[in-house]
Amino acid sequence: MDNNGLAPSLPNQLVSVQETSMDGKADMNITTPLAGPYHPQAGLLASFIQETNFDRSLQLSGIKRNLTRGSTLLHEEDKAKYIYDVVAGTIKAVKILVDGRRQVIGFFSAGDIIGLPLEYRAYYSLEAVTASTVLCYPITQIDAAMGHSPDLTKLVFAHVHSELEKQMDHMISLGRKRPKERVASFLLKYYRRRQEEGFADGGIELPMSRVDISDYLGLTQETVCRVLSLFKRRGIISARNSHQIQILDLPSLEHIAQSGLIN
Amino acid sequence: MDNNGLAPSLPNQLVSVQETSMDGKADMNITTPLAGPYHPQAGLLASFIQETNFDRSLQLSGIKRNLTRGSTLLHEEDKAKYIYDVVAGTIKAVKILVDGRRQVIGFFSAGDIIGLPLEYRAYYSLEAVTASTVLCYPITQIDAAMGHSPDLTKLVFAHVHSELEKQMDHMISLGRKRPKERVASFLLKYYRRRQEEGFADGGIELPMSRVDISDYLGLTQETVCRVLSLFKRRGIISARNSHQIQILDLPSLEHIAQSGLIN
DNA sequence: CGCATGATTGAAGTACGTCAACTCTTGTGG
DNA sequence: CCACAAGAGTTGACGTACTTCAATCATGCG
Repeated sequence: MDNNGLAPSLPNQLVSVQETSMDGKADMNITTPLAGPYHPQAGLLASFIQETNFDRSLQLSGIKRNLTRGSTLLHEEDKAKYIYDVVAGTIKAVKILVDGRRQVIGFFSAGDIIGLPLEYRAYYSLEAVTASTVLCYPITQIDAAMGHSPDLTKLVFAHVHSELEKQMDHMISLGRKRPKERVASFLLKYYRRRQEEGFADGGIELPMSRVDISDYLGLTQETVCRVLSLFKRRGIISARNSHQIQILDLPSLEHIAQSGLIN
Repeated sequence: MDNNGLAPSLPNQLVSVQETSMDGKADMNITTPLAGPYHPQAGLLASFIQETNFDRSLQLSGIKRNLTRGSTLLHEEDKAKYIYDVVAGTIKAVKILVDGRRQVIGFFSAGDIIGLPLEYRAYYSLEAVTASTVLCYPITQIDAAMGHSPDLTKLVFAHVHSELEKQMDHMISLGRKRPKERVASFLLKYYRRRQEEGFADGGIELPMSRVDISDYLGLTQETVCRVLSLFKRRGIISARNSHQIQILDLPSLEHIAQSGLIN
């Protein structure tokens, strides 16, 4: 329904408002094959297409899609047919057990790419944590394009590597870290990301709920809450509200992330 | 030192015994670029080269390497320069925290491929659980070959997909399953693999130590032991020795793997 | 303004980890 | 061939950190 200020990133003339029904679960607009001036927030793949002398005849076109909070982009059982380029908002990848237990595999936000070449059965669902905008590239197009562009192949493998490295860290977190370490590491990850974006103050934004965090960290929401409360009592962090955290004592947080010990 | 029956898979004429020192940590032989009659146990990449009309001029050659039990194939800090094709034995991928805690990311045995194109800093160490044989393909060669063979690119991405799917399962195991479920799932994984190999009896082989299993499952060795002992008492499994397990009650094991509940 | 949802705090129980003792293997050398 | 040592595996006792269950407190949306 709403294009509520989420995607001012693409020049208007690129975006037609033609509605289609991909799986009928969220709204979607279609762009013409990407052209026009480069815009940094148009998504990584789009940027790549702009930056390199990428063969336009390959017709690599991203379908822009707006997702409302909570809507599902992809179901775990479905066949994955698109690679998603997150332009705005936050998407979570979730696996669910038969009895309802959830494991959040990862959170993706602007600048992240979700998915891989070679159509496959999805191994997780994708849900919008907040209202989000993604560019959808048909995998078949990516497959074809890779055959003609070694640079694109490299880009994709670089993406795979960074994805795998993240998951390794996540795995050691789930398998071998204590709750305090997991929460501290989680906060630090967002802090570092924020730093890379050029914001050196300790302010971070956690767009997801406590339940999402606990499902990501393999804990209960109560444990996550208690750890955060502990950090607040110790003056390590403060919170404007449950989504806006301020890191006050970075060294302590880093120490806890490694040792799990709190003074 | 010994080529003790581990790699009878390659016709002898393919294997020269020239010694080199890759990192000086294990013995190694070099093959000439693979040629000669196809052999199913020569490794997946080698099979691919044999089966398809793959351009021989690309000079994709596997270096055969024998590893003694416990030796290290790759260190976490090193740059990954090879893709490994396991021919015999079992290799474990391990991440270690500063204080010594270990997380085993996965176990690889004959038929498995380890690694990805595009040279990168390794995100785990690779160690031989048992005496093993691997074929090492220089990543640079794979990179180059992929540029000329879309089929090889597909093979690699199929490998990436199966690898990622395994890791998703592992992640949900670490994050959301109880110890009993983890151990049961672990046993079932080996059972299914055995089944795919055509052995329908419930016998499975666990080549790794209890500590390795616990580091894989995110538990202590004591907990793994206790759970296995419980399964034995309940008549769900029996054990010839600590590495040779017989599954007696498959339905129960499958039930435990899902619910964690034991009658 | 009121309700619904999410977040937080509290109390109680237990499953898993820790520490420790003991047993079983395996391999080596006398 | 047996004895011994070293390592791996197993079992027991105990404590606690986390989960579970429950109540209360914020927050935001209709």
